[in-house]
Amino acid sequence: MKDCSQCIVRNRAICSGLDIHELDLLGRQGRKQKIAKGQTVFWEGDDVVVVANVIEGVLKVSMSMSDGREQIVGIVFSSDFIGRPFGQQSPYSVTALTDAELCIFSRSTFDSFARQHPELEHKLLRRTLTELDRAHEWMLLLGKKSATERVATLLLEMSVRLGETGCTVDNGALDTFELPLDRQQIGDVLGLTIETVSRQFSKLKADGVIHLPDRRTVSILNRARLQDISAAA
Amino acid sequence: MKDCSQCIVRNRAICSGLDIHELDLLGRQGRKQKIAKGQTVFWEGDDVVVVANVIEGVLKVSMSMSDGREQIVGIVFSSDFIGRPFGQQSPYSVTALTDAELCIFSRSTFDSFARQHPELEHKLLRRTLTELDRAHEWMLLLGKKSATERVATLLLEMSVRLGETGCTVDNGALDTFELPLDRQQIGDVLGLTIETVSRQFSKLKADGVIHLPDRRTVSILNRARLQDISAAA
DNA sequence: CGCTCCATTGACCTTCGTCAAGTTCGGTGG
DNA sequence: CCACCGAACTTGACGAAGGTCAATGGAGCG
Repeated sequence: MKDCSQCIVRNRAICSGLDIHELDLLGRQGRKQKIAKGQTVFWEGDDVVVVANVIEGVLKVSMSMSDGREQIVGIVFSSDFIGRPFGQQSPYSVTALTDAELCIFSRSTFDSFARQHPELEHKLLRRTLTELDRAHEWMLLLGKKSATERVATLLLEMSVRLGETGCTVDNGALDTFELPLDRQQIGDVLGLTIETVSRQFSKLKADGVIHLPDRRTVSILNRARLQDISAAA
Repeated sequence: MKDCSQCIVRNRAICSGLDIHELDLLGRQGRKQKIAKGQTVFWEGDDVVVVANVIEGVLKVSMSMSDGREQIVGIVFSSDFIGRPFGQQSPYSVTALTDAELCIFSRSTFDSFARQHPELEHKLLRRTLTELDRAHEWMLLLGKKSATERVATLLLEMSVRLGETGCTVDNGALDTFELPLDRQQIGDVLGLTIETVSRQFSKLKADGVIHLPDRRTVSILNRARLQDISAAA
C-alpha cells in the first residue's frame, strides 16, 4: 500500500488515531483489494486469516444454519472494520453487496500491531462497542417488532447509515437512496420472507409514506410517519 | 475496596491482566455493592455514571419499547462486565435476576484508567468481541429459529454458561441446573410468549429430553437429542 | 387451610410463511 | 428502437406457527 495519508477513509476508519509514523508502519502491512459484487471475502467457520477496513462499498455479515437458513447480522459500509481479531474461527461470512474495495491485513500481523499500539486498539474497542449496541437494537427488532415495524426501521436505518458514509456533504439522513440489498437480503436482515417484505413495501407505498421509483431505490415521503410506524424506542 | 488479589473473579474478570500495582490502583477506585434480586442497576436511556464487574450472581441486560415490549439482549454472570464505557447514554437496562454482588466504578474514572492501561482495554476488547459473537448467534436464533429450536438452544446455552461460572470444579456443561429466569423472562430472551415457552417445555419433557423437578430447575436427560433439536449451526 | 403467584393447558385468532401465479424491470439481440 | 427473455418482485389464496384470552393447576407461604 502506498500512502495511507491520502486514504479516503483516513479520518473515519480505526486508523484515524495513529500518527504519521504509525500509519506508515501499518500501511506497509496492508494491501488494497477490489472485491466484485457477490464475492465472499471470508466464510463462516473458516480460520480467520485476514481482517480489513472497508474503503468503498457495502458488504453483508451473515451467519447460516446447516439447512441453509441465513441471517444477516450486520451490514458494513465505507470506513467500517471487518473480521474477527483475536479469534481462531470466523463466526460469520462477509460478502460484498456492491463492488467494494478493502484494505486487507493478515490477522496475526494486525493482532500484534494492535497490541503494540493502544490507540488502535482503543479505536477498535469503541467501534466494537457501537457494533454491539447496534446488534442489541436489532435483537429488539427481531424479538419483538412486527413486520411493518421492521421494514420501517430498516428504511430509516439505511437512510441514516448511507447518509453517514460521506456520499453526501452534510452527513444527514437521506430522503432518497438506493438500497444495496435485494428483497431476499432485506428478508434475511429482518427475519422475514421475501413476500412479507414485498407486501410491507407495497403497503407503505400505498399509504404514501414512501415512493419506489425502481426496484432498488427508496424515497421517504413522510419521515415522521415512518418513524412512527417503526415504533422507535 | 480492600483487596483485589483475593477477589473470587480475579482470574476471570477483565482485571486479570493487570499487575499487582495496577490492580491496587484500580481497586482504590471501585467499591463492592450488593444488589437484591429484582433491583435495577441502571436504566436504559440514563446517563452512564457507572460500570461494573459482576462478582456474584446473574443479571439481565434488556431493552424495551415505549409500549412496554421488552427484549432481553444479554444475560451476565459472575466475572462478566456490565455498563457502556465511552458512551453517554446507556442503551440498555441491567437488572439482577438473583441476588448479586458487583464491583462498581464511576464510568469516567474507569474510562480514563482504561485509556492509561492498554492491558485492561485489551481485555475489555476481547470480552466485547465475544459478547458481539454471542449477540450475532442470538440474532440468528431470533431471526430464523422455530420456538422448539429456540428453547432447546437456550437450555444448552444456560447449561454451558452456568457451568463456566465456576460453580463447579470441572467447568463443563451442567446436566442439572437452576434457571435464573422465570418463564416470562425466558420468553423475553427468546422472542416468544410465556405460553409458547411453557408449551415447548412440556413437549420436551413429554419427549423425555429433559426433566423438570420444579419450576426453576432443569435436568437434561438426552443432551445429544437436545443439540439436535436446537439446530445448532 | 386457603391465598397468591406462577405455570400450564385449552380454544380460538392473527400474523406471517408457503405455494403458485402473474407482473415489471432491465438487459440483450434483432 | 423495439421485441423478447429472464430474474427479481408483486400479489393472491391458503395454511401453520405462534400469539391472545381465559380457565385450571399447583407449589410456597402466611
